[in-house]
This record gives sequence, C-alpha cells and structure tokens, in this order.
Amino acid sequence: MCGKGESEECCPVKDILARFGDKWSIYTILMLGKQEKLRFNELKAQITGVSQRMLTVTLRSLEEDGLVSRAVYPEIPPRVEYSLTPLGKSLLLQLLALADWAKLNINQILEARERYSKKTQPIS
Amino acid sequence: MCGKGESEECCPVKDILARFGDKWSIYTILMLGKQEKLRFNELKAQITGVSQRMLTVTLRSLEEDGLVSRAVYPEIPPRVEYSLTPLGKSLLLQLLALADWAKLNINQILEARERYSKKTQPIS
DNA sequence: TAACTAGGTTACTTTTAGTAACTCAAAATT
DNA sequence: AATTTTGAGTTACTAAAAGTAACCTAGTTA
Repeated sequence: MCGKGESEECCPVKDILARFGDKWSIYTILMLGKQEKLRFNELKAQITGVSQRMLTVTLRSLEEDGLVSRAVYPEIPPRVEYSLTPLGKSLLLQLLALADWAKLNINQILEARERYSKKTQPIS
Repeated sequence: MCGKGESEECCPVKDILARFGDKWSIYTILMLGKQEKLRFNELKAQITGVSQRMLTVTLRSLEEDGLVSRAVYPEIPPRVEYSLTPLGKSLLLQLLALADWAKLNINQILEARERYSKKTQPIS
C-alpha cells in the first residue's frame, strides 16, 4: 500500500480501514442500507448487541466521515433520523459484496475453525 | 441480517465482520495478496505499525478461520512462511474492491472530516 | 565465549469497549 | 399537582483488548 514510516494521511486504504476496523461500523452501514431513514432506537434494536454508547460513538464517527447524515427534529421527546449519504451508499455497495461473500463462505470458515480446534486441542 | 436475540452462529455476516473488526486483519490479508509467500518479519515490516504480538494474534486468527496457511520449516533460526489459502484469495478479491473504493474516495472523506471539525469546533 | 538470528511468548501498561445509572423537557397518566 | 413516560443521548465505572518491552530458543558466526 505505502512505504514504511509514512503518516496515516498518506495511506488512504489504511486510514479508511482503520475507521472500519471496529466492531460496529460496517454492520451499522449495512443496516442503514436496508431502510432510507432509521431513528436511533430503531437502529439500536436492529444492531443486536450494540450498546447505546457504542452506537452513539459509531454514528458520530460515520457522520464525521460523511457516510451518514443526522437529522435532528427539535421535538420533545427528541427525534433523530439517520440515513446514508451518497458517499455512504457508494460504500454500501462494496459492503454488500462483502456480506454476500460472508454468507457464501461461512460454512467453510466454520469448518476451518473446527479443524483448527481439533488440531491444537487433541484431548489426550 | 438476522432477527433479534439470535446467537452469533446464526448470523454469518455479523460473525465474519466481527472477525475483521480489528485493526489488522484486513490489512494483513491485503499484504499477503501482494506476494505468494511472506515470512513473519517480512509481514511485520510491510504492515507499518503492527507489533510482534498483534501480528502473531492476527495471523493465528486468520489461520484459524482458514484464510491463511502457516508453513513452519524446522530450521535454526526458524523460518515460517505465511500465504493465503484459496478461501483467503477469494476474500482478497472483495477486500481489493474495498481498497479501491478507499483510494477513490479518500478525498471526499477527508473533506467531510474537515467540514465536521469546523462545524463542531467554531473557535469563538 | 559472546553475540546474532527469526519467530515467537510473557508480564505489564494503556486504550478501547461494555454496563448501568442518570439527564432533559414536555406530554400523558394517576 | 405530582408522577411517569418518552427518545436520544451522557457520565462514571468496569472489563476486555491492544500496545510495549523484555525475554526465550538453539544452532551459527565472529
């Protein structure tokens, strides 16, 4: 990708992968790809296992990168709608391909894990 | 992807993305995609910033999932060669597409970050 | 005899993620 | 009139993961 000793800025792939290199970003984009708009608690319900705090942190980071837009309606109780930006939608296409790969190959991966555990733990 | 309350096993996409949801896995596969075989220290030199421990941990995890194979030559000093398995190579294709997207859109993302920092930190 | 080598492991520190309780202000319920 | 509910978060705290640095192994070379 890049040479040695370069800064993050120089290396787009690494910089961007570092952003997705967390537990929730990719999954959040996939979920936002399924519906035009989603409110905070709708997202939270669909992304099984995410905590309120981590969803907030993830959405802020995606918003900062221009992948997700955040619309706040000044009501009480508050209403906030999240949606993918055009940039987010273009990334979604790549992530959908990745998701398809995952569905297609999950069995091979599970089998590999099985083999690995037998190889390293031969219960004597 | 899946409904609520399901276990990890039921949801291939989430399970697999959870594996790549770390700082080094994707980047390691991309590096192994550039050369048929790479030794531990060659990889370490190419993946800027990775520590010895994290490279070991990452490679073990990729090996466990059947994406990377590890060939140990019983010499002194030891020689260990890592390469992508056929499964790893099929994933590489998806990750290369993702890397291309990153190169193509890095500027838009950097501009978005710029806008975001100005919006949230208007130095009064 | 000491230093070097490649590919790790171990012990320890720092960063990040996860949990649970709390906030805000109006509207609805008791 | 006082209490509860509501959605979208914070805050403080704990657990887990990543980063750092020192150590190990056993043949070869200086």
